[in-house]
Amino acid sequence: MGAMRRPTMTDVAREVGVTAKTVSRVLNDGPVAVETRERVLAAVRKLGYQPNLMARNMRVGARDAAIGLVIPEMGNPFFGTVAGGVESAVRARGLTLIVGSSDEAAGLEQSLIATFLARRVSALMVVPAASSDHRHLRSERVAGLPIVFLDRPSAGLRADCVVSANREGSRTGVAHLIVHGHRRIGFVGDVPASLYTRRERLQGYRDALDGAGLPYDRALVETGHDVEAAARATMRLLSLADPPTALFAGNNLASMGAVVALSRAGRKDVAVVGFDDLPLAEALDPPLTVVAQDPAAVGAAAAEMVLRRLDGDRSRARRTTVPTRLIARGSGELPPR
Amino acid sequence: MGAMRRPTMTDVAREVGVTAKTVSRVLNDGPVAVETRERVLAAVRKLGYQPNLMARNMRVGARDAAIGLVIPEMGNPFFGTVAGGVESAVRARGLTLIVGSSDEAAGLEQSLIATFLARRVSALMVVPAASSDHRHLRSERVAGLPIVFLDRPSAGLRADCVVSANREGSRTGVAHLIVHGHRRIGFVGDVPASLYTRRERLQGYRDALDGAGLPYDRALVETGHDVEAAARATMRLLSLADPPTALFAGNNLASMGAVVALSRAGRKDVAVVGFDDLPLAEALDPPLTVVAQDPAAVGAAAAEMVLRRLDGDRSRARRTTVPTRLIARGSGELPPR
DNA sequence: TTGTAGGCGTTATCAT
DNA sequence: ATGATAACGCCTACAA
Repeated sequence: MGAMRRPTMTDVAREVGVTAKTVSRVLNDGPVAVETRERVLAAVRKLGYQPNLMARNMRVGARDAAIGLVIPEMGNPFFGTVAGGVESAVRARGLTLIVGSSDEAAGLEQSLIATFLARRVSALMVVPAASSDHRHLRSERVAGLPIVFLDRPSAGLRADCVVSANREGSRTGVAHLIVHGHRRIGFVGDVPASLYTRRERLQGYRDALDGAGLPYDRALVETGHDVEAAARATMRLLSLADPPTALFAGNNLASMGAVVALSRAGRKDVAVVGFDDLPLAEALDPPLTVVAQDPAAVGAAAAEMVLRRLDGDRSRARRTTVPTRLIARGSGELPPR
Repeated sequence: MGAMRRPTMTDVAREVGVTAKTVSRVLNDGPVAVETRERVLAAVRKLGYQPNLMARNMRVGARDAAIGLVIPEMGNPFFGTVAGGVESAVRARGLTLIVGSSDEAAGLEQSLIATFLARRVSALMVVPAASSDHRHLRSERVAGLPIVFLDRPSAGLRADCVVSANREGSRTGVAHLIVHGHRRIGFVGDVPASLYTRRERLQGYRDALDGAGLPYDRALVETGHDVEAAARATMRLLSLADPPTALFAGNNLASMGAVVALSRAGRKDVAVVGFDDLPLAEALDPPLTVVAQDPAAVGAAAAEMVLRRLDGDRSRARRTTVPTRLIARGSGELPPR
């Protein structure tokens, strides 16, 4: 008898002596006689019938009851938390989440998007890779597919997006250092320099300097794409002839790099403010002052935007900014040496 | 003119003057005349045709070219990295990844699994929630659906699983503390106590004590389900009449809790070894000694197991153990006070 | 090399 | 309240 076929709606119908459509009606709360409904449900249980969502989604012109999400990296808790925020919001609507990670590579991102489109997902959510371009999505937008960008805006496409208050948050964090007396403040930022979040946060850094009448010194701006690189960048800053007395780290990896470098160098006299909170921030010595983002809120806001679009909201593309919050813990309040 | 319909294979065929089947052959590298192929491809480009994967997956008896993955929490970098390991391995085979998070709740896990089954995923990968039961998956296993459990084994179902060397790793970490002179070692573990990883790691702790002829003192075993709870658990241990001189933390959250508590209490004289590495471990004071897991390897190994099963491997269920590695950084080498 | 017929499992439409 | 028929977009099997 071999592997037996999984029961279909027709099998259930035959068991009861009705038509597939009647079974369908039972399962979709259509108009069915009470007695018929019960017999159908009994047969469903007896046969262990499970509706086939693939087939259901195949109905005339219908889309897959799934949302495609592209993030740069799943292991990064920032993006993981964003994805978690998306998933719970989306599941509440009976949609499932399909994810892929682009590894920050535009080509991979595009092929993931192509796969999702081929699956006819109901909506697309993308954290764009650094150098990606989204003009190829124009026809999809025109056709009405909801597309929302997270954390970073799209390139070459007018579409909804949800971002953190990068520039404002960064300005606040640097101003905090200035208030505590610092006049030479190093910036350890993302790579590449063209990355949206890096540009915005650097701009916030400059805003703060401008606001205090301090000069912008290019020598104080360094770059590192991972923890080790950020640590090296930090060491370069500290070994300048006229070194900074404080550091502003432009993301979570840069913060870790700065903290690691200072720890290795045994320096506890350099003030630090990091962009994005870290789980162990409080346990550091001194505890790390940060400009905290709210990744779950970014994910949730983006998901809500998608759901509104799915509900028919055709208003023009909107940018949502999720506020940041300065959390003073000690490292940002150190006075200049 | 309204939203125009997306072009189908038939539209392309009509454009060229052939049959849909011929277009299908072109797209699947079937036998087609060179000249016909070129005309078809031209029409594909012209119309912007994209194959419909939903329909393709609907073929007789076919399954969705997707893998369903259930993890307890997306924001936890451990599980995020596991998922990343799965995703890259799986994508290399043209499969996409569908994820859901169970929030460590058996009910939610089961409903996610039901959704994935309804979608007819090609395989199921599950990090089981603490109190879940998988007997309901027996029929799927019998029917040949590849099912692999990660990080924790299944309950009530004989199936493949990939776990870390919890007991052995834990034994090694505690033995390390003993070698450095400690005789009273506290254990800060997961909750609930029935959780597989917690049980295994506690057993490793006891193995190490036994191996050194040290007594097992229940008063030294505490529990915390998140960072704050673990911090409180740590404080309880430190305020015992005969307090431990060293702590073994049973997971990453417990490690953070222990570190946070010691930092708040200003205690730098308590030795600590944590299970699972932390990004900032090196920047702590003292730097944190850990038993590192390899979450990406866990994910990759599980994915490879799934792929073998998809390739027809029908051998009996196998358990794969991914080794851990002790990384001595300082906190685990402190002598007893 | 290319075409025809049929079906996957479901739901919409129109009858009865 | 229920049934018959067709259709969604693709692929397999067989035929020409």
